[in-house]
Amino acid sequence: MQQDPDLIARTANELVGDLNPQQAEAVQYRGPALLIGAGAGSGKTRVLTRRIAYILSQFGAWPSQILAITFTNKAAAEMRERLAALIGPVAERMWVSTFHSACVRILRRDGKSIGLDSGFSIYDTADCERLVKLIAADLNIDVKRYTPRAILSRISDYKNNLESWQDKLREQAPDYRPGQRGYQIGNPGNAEALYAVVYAEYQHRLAAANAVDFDDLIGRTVELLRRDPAVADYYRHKFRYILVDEYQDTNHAQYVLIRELAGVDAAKGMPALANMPYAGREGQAWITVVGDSDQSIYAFRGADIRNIQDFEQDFPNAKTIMLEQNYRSTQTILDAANAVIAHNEGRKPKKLWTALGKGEPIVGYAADNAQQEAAWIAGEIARLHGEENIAYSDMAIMYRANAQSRSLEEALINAGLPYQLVGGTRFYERREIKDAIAYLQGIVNPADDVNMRRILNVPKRGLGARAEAIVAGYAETNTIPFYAAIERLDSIEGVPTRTANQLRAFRDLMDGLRKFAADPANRPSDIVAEVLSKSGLLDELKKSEDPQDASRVENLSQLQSVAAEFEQNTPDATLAGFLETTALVADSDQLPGEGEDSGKVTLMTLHTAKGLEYPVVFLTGMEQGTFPHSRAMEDASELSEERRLAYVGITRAKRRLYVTRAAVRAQWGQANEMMPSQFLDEIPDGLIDWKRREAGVERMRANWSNGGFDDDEFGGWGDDDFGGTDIRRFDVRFGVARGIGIRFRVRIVWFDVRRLVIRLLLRFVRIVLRFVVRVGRASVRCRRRLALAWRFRDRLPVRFGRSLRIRLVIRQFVVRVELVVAQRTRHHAPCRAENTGSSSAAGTGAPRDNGLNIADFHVGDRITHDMYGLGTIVDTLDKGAKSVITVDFGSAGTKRLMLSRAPIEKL
DNA sequence: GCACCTGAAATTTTT
DNA sequence: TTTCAGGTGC
Repeated sequence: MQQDPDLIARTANELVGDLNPQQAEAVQYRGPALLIGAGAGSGKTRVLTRRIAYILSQFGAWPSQILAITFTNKAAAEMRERLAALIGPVAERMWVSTFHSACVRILRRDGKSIGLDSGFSIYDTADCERLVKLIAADLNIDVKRYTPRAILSRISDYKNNLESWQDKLREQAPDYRPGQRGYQIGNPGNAEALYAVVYAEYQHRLAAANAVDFDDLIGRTVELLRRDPAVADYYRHKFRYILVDEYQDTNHAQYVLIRELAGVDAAKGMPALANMPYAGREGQAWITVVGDSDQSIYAFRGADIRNIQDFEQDFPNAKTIMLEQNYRSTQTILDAANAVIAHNEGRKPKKLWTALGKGEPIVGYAADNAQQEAAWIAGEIARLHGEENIAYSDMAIMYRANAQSRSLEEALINAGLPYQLVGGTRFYERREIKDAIAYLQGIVNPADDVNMRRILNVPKRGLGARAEAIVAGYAETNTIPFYAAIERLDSIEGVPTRTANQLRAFRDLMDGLRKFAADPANRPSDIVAEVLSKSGLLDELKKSEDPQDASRVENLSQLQSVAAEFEQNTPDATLAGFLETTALVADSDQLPGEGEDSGKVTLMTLHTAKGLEYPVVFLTGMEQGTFPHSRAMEDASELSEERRLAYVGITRAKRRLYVTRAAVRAQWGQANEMMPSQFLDEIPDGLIDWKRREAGVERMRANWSNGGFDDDEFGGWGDDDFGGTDIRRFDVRFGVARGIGIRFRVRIVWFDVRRLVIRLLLRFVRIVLRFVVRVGRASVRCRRRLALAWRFRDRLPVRFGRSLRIRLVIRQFVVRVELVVAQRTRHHAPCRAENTGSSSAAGTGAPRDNGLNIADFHVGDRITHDMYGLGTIVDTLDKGAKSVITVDFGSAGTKRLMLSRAPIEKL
């Protein structure tokens, strides 16, 4: 046994005593290759951590001999945490990480032998797209026909399958030399050749910039292991036990990586390994993979389900253990999941079971539209919280695509429920953050052309496309990096004086920053602060009048906090290390860890939800075209993947599952009728308790059909449709007017009208325009006009969010006016007084308590009032439900308002 | 070089 | 409905 003070040795009984027979067998199994087929909720993380502990304390392995791989940082962190609880602080010294960060670590250490300097940059999707665009421009590629995205996805496919650019070039375009200038693609119709050329050029430029993309992290590590026997030996010697979580989501490159690391093929000639009590120090490392082929939902990203299906053939002497007892959900939920997944063909039959009993039925709800669906869910959440005392953090709302989150968010805000949205636009993808990071990358890696070119004119310093082209041309002629060309500015000919001065200033700026960063006394957060102030990024945003920029400033300061936090958690924090963590974050990493109670309802996509569980789960948007997604409905294999996604979604629920759908869903402004999802039909009818089986529209439709009417006679269901009339479409736009703090952009999007009165309406439009534009200027008189406009809210479909829509109905004509209001920071779910649960009812006329809380209002706050417009609070009076605020509305006078009744909105 | 205007495209899912 | 990229005029 090892004598490691940081390791708590566990007895076999401690590790398997409380497990079921299959779990115990999996933990204790001795052999070179083990596949644990772990159904949803079967305790797989538990088995994995126990097995690691078992390997350490019973096989006598060193912690450093273990490599445990997961897909997300969060999963890795959680495993490390659980391990620490089980075996002590030694867990911190083990390699428990994602594929990507493990590879970064290997490449940083040993990448030199394949030409990667250890300070390499990691390009995210946006960076890669920029690079492809640059290449496309140089090669005269028609980006309408070949979008950078499509090219990138092809390149990604090549990489996931470990097809090298050299091979592709040899096959498709043997006359091309990467880096060659003035090359014209012979036949632009030859897509394969084009992809090959761009792929080669892309890799060439990545190499020149000392950069890699996400796929390269895996692919180049494989390359390293194959090309450098010394390196391969080192890692094969080091890692004697390799464990991989979510194995069904591995792609070919990851599969090969595991094989190479374990030395499976290198060990083939060696003496037989079977019946060894532990992995030993030579030969193939022992591999444990855990996965569930029914939860494979990343095929679109190259994951190859065959990796798990063929495991037994791929690895000699492989053993499979299936875990089918579920500890998470009720039998009803499992029955639904089993029934749905059974519709997939060609899978190994598997039936999850539980000892937890039948539980509550699944609840179904068919809404008229997305807003109503969301409102009903919000009402239900309020009810569950109020009546059944279920914590908000125990409830999650899931959907197929991020775009669906908006209506749900709005409903939760309206109902005053706290929520947290996971995913969507990520922090590190925000423009201002990317700009700041680009500076940091430029400091660490001056050869990084993509990031250098990004910041050349950010913030604006008079270095436009022209200047960039001059520098880029010089760099290309001399085959030096972009920034190196700037450093040699004086030898570039034909640079206008002004441009030269600006370039010099930029060079001095970057040099200064690099010197600052090089000083060991300056920590990453100091460097971030220095970059933000010296570059002018912060100043530009602070000066800006655009209210969105205010939140950008906040984001930048948050970046600094993140850096500071990084320093706290990392012993030798370097700037490069910080950049690495920012490059490899995932959506799910924002989720609170185990045991932390956020106190909020969680909203996320089904993909993000994988691996999580909640007592109450709402599966929303159960419609054909939404889920399964329209792009996946035709192809049988893609439909199977959608079904697996449904399986994942259903099995997230522990106690209660809700399935909801909307009969009409608007996608980019167009309302569409949606059929119920086929997955709903695949759930046995008896399991679902429908609170509302048919949407209102559908019921009406059914009635009319029964009465012998044809649907068409009633025209469409769009609310702006004048069935049968001659409809003309106009698009009148008006420019931007800057108000005080708020920017209005006004445009008449379209209006429908009978041909005869077009001219009349055009005149009307002009009036409307004048009216609204004045509002934009926010002169005193116009505040009242704005107030007038706001009064339409009650009668008309108006929505709050980034934009405010107002529809004016004048006699039988419809004119839609759109006011785009750039808001200040968006407040998520303000804390309001306790919710009665009645807020789900759709707008009924009677005035009722608006749920505003006096605690949220302070003297000096800005509000808007439906009647009086914008105003400033001059006094507040706390009298509980009868609180009164006094507001100065400028020329409209100063008013005292009953808070609970006033039609006001805080800004 | 920049600000503004206009048409067109976008929504699957992500390390 | 929103965002983006390319074109145009100052």
